[in-house]
Amino acid sequence: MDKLVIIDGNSIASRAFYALPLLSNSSGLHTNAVYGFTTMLLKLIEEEKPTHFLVAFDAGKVTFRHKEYTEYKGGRAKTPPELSEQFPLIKELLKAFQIPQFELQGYEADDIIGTLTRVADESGKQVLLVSGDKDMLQLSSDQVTVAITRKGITEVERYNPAEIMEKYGLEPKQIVDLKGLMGDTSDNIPGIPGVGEKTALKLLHEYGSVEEVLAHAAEMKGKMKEKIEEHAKDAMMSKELATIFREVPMDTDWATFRYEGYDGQALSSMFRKLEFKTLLEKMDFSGGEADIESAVSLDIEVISEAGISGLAHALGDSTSLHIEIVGENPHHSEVAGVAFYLADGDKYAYVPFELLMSEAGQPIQDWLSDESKKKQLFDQHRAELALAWHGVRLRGVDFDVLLAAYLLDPTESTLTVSGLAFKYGLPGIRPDEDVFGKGAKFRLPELAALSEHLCRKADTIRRAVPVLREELEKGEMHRLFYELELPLAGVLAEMELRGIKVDAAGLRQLGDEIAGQLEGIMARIYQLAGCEFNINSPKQLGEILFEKLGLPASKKTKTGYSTDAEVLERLAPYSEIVGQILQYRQLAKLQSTYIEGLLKEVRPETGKVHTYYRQTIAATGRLSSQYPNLQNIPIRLEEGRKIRKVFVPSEPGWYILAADYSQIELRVLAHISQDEKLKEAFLQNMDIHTKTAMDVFGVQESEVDSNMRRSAKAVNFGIVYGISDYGLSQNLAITRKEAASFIEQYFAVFQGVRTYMDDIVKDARRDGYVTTLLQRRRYLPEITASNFNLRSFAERTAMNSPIQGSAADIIKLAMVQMAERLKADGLKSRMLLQVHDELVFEVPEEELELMKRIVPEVMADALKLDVPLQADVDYGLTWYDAK
DNA sequence: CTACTCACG
DNA sequence: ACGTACGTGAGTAGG
Repeated sequence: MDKLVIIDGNSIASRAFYALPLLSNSSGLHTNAVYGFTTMLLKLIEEEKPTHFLVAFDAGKVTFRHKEYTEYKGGRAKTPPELSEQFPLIKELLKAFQIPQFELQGYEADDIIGTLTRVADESGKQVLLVSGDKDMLQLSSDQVTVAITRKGITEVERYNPAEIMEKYGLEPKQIVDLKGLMGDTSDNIPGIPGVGEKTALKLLHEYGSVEEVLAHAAEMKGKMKEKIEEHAKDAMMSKELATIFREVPMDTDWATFRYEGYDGQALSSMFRKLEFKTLLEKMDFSGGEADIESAVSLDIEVISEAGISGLAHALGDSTSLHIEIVGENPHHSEVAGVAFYLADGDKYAYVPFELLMSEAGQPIQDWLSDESKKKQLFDQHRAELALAWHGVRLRGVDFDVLLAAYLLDPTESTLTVSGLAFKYGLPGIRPDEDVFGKGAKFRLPELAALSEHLCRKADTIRRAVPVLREELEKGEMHRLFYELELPLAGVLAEMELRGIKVDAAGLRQLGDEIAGQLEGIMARIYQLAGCEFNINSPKQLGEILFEKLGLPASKKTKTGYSTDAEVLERLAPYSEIVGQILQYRQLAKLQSTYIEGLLKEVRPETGKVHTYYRQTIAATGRLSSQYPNLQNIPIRLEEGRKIRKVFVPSEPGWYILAADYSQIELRVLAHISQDEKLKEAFLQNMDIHTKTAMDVFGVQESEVDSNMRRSAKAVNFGIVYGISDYGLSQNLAITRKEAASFIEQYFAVFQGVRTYMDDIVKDARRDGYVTTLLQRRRYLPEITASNFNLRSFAERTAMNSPIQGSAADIIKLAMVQMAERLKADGLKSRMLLQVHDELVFEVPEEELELMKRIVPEVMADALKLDVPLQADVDYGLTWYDAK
């Protein structure tokens, strides 16, 4: 059975454009609409398997509709340039897909589509029509299914006449009557003012068409009658404008639209140009792959037991290598093998891991552990952890390609060897997913393929080093790399390998108590609801609360009612069940994430958890923590805070010591902005929120009440986040106007902060990026977007990133310095955790006094600012007590 | 695999 | 007018 898929090209392109963030490739070309279009095409090809295909475009600015109504599509914002520049790309893309495209001067895509669907109706052929425009519903028939995009772009809703009847109670041909009555602001079609969808539907259900509605206007009364009589002509014209013309003089021979599949070669080169990396990695361009590695041929030797003795010598004093770690969590990962570059002979040596670990491999193990043998590799941190668990220490890394690439663009989502090869113009290399498969299908290939792939990675790393080193220099991130991030990788590995002791028995006991409380709460919830249901399911919970119990629904999510804490707190006065659910949520979170989740991560042999700090994830330069995440252990509510009691020292008689920066972000802001008032506040070491309240409200310290301080605190948070009146109003539950006036008062006092905020946004617009105190960079391509939301987001990010990122720079500096200090002074104390503005140590009793002194000192002196940095320290038998 | 919710700074 | 506070990770549901 033939099946023709028709795409309304302009409509889908603009849908994609507005649905996706404004992506751009490295040469500044915007690609989001092309990307959305591509995913739509791929989905349709896979799911619909069309035998025929066509994309129709509008052509020219003036169509016959303008002749009838000059205002047609007037008032519509003109297409933003970021979108128009993508149309040629889409057309090129369609060529690579080998999908026929069609446009005709003086006609819109609608008319072309209308004509083709008429032919389909007449000849009984099946058509799927994809558009973002509901007007298309008028073309629906038994032959023609109309798919309208819903939120996002790849999700569509399909309509045949039956669905239209069900949803609107109308025949497809009545869709034009609907629009005739209600109009369409986006096309500047007037309709009848005051008649919206509801009224229009009511009228049509009664009278059937615009003509009949007008004919019966006399029977109506009041305002409605007046409006209809007054705008009868508009309604008729609107209907006419909405009617799709179905007699375009064009070739309607089905054979013209035959679809035979895409040109893999052309498509993969198109994706390369557009930098659609995930698609490149995901798709099978059968035939397109051959060229990827053929460019470079490598001289590879797979080392055997007999050959390994000479290898250590051949490695020399410095070389590139790749250590392949298999698994997400490097604390329990296998190592597949190691590939080395041998400068002498310009060749590669692959050592299987079993051989490396055997007695014969000892010289190579020693080479890896030799600080004086310099190594360039990809992801020192991960390799160091994985090797350490197998008893091999990795030392002497003097360049890490991953870390360098992260600094060069911390928002880069595909930091992989193949991705870097691509990005930096090095010879192509197959993505890991291609070689290994992914998820459940992950398999190490046989030796020949494995050794080749890993040697190619080593080759890419070798070639990348000078390129990235130069880029770092250009960006003035040399010192940031060599003096901060690279040493930090080693410091982190040390902390993570050490791990932190967890009192598993205490955790279980806490779990039992929570389980008991949960049981009681669940019973009460079921009783109040009058039935049992899954409280964890927002869908079921929404049905119970808003349908069964009839509570007033406020917020909506994409898929239904919102039941988040903010909504529930507003509902609390209406029913006891709401409070019970909030209580349930709190305890269930503790139970699943912090009791059960944490217990799963405790090593039974040692009773410790070993988190993995990710150094190349966060766009601002912060660390993140996984397996388990130890950066979000509860503290705000007492029930959760108790979890901290199970984090204990690993040796008897030791203590947990924690030190945290006081207001580091606002101090950083004071320094960067050089705002006199803000600097003064910190130089006088005042409570910053109280001081802010005094200045903003113009009162004495003694007159600042708790409410004023709370507001001032929220404003300070807002300032750090990149303030907006809306955000502040949400946070303080006040009106936007009030929030705006708060902000205005704040800026009137802290004028230097206002200047900073204005300047940083200008700088970002001029340079395309912002930087931290240590020259860490973040690119903000969307700062010039014409879309208000995208641009505003980029502007707030421009304000926030230098602050959050500089604070991250500072604590990282403190960590490196602290690690050096502990070593230099021969202390037994160990650094265990970092939580953004806090460092946690375990300390033997005899070092307590010393550590209480030096930790805050090192933290405060990590970087000299124009305001003092301050760190507060405390200690106790558990993390809970070190508050 | 995505959406929702919620834990932290 | 537009409608979001900045940065993360994890667990559960449900397609």
